[in-house]
Amino acid sequence: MALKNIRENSYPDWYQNVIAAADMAEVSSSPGCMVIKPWGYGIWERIQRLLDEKIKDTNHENCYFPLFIPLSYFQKEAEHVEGFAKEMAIVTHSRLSMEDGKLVPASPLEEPLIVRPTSETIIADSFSKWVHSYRDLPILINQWANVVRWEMRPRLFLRTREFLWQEGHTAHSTFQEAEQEAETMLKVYEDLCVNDMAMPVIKGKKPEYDKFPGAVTTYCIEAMMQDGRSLQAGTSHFLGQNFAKSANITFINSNNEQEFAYTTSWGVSTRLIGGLIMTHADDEGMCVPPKLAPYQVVIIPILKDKNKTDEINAYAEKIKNAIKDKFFGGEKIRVKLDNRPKEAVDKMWEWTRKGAPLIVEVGAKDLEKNAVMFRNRINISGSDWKNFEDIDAFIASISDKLQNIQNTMLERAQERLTHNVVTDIKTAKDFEAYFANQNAYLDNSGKAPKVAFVRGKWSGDEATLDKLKEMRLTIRCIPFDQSGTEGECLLSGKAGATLDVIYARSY
RNA sequence: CGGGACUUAGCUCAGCCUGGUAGAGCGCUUGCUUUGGGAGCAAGAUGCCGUUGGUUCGAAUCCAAUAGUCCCGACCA
Repeated sequence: MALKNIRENSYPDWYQNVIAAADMAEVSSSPGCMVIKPWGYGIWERIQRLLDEKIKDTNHENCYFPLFIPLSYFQKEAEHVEGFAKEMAIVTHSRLSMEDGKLVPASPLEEPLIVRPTSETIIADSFSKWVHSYRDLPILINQWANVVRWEMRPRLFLRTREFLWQEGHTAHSTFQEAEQEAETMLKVYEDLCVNDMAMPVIKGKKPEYDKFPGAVTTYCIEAMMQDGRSLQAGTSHFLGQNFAKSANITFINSNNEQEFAYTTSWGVSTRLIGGLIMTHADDEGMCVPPKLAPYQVVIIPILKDKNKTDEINAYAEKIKNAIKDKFFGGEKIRVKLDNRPKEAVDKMWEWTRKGAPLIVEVGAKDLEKNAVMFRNRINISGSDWKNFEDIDAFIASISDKLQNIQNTMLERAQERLTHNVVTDIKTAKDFEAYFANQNAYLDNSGKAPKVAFVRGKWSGDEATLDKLKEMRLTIRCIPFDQSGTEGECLLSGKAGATLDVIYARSY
């Protein structure tokens, strides 16, 4: 039996259903915010750990800056103010007082404080104090934090008023080095998405009109969701000297000249979990790639025969301990023995909905034969859901099994991406006809009716943006691998367009 | 922030039109029978009917305001 809401009926309902069924998060009573529950937060902790390692491997260090940013800091960078002005939470008072039995804000602040929507301005302020000489550069830092953007249409994980993320901020002595940094971090994100999340992405840069407010170049990775829409999974900005100028980050270069530093910033957020769901989940619930699963193996004792309860529990415990000392991806395998006093079959489906990669059932029969029965989450809908194996062989191969699941999940997602990037649309007319269809969920073969990505020509003329809006489309990115050919602009129909871009509906 | 739908038990919802103090299924608890693909029977517990204010002898029901959720837009690293 599948979830109540399946993909082909209503993709948005299915998405919410997966989150509830997997017990990952829920809408909070605090408007627009979410409560991230243990299974969802566990996945975030895995993302944090794996990404943190990569961030440190590329010589960055973690630190922490204040949640509150003085209003005036935002005013320093004109584009930045404009970009964020409409979605700020502002602290204006410092206490409450009781008036007529009601609590009301009292003691207005001299200067309002912004709850950070992003920290460029306050970090730039610190950088200006830290940097004096070219010998102080580069500064390579990162922080794991929460940020607030006053979103009007929240969706769990994809867009909430408060979300968790990491934001890297760096300052460099040269244009080239900073630009290189922004590109390097985009590759780090790609590595995380592809190798850990099993979520392939398209790398590119945002068109001018869609850059981060205050950036010179915004790089991004875009992932294809199962309904053919695109999700921006991460961004990396080359900020040039814009923030350095507004915050006065200057240094004396090796020629004894004063110069503004070049800065970057880059981030990924809990939105990645939304991407993970829409990449891997199916009509039975969530599927978590082994690298990210809080528990990679869940053992469920089948206590059918009351006389053998102790024996079976001991056997399950033994298996757990044997697995616990095995390694996958350079880490100890995370195994959970689920001995809650519940029906085994209920536990089995609960872990199926949560998407634990391997579910192992051990009962009297297994005890007798010194074997296990295990299920592979991603093959649940097939006929071969039930696998028996000798216990020693199972334990010996468990790391390979997890690796196979990880690989298969990536292959499936990669296949979907490959099948659904349309590259043969050459005219504005065909383009319009293609997107006249509604979005539907894409089955893995790419055979279901769908509207996904079109990779085609764009003139770069911003006059075409009205057309884009009218078609409810977005230009996701200008991919790095440009063909260099010339063709008809798919929006304006005019010849001579040279840019290859990804057109898609987006989240 | 605009348009629409919705808000009643832990969950999904009925009841509202036509006002008379609360219902179902699932879940939960207990017992028995079951148990390796979402169990069966029996008994039981669970409600300020989103909030506030009207109308009324009486409001889940009618009216108004307000808040929240979801969808579609606008906006959105």
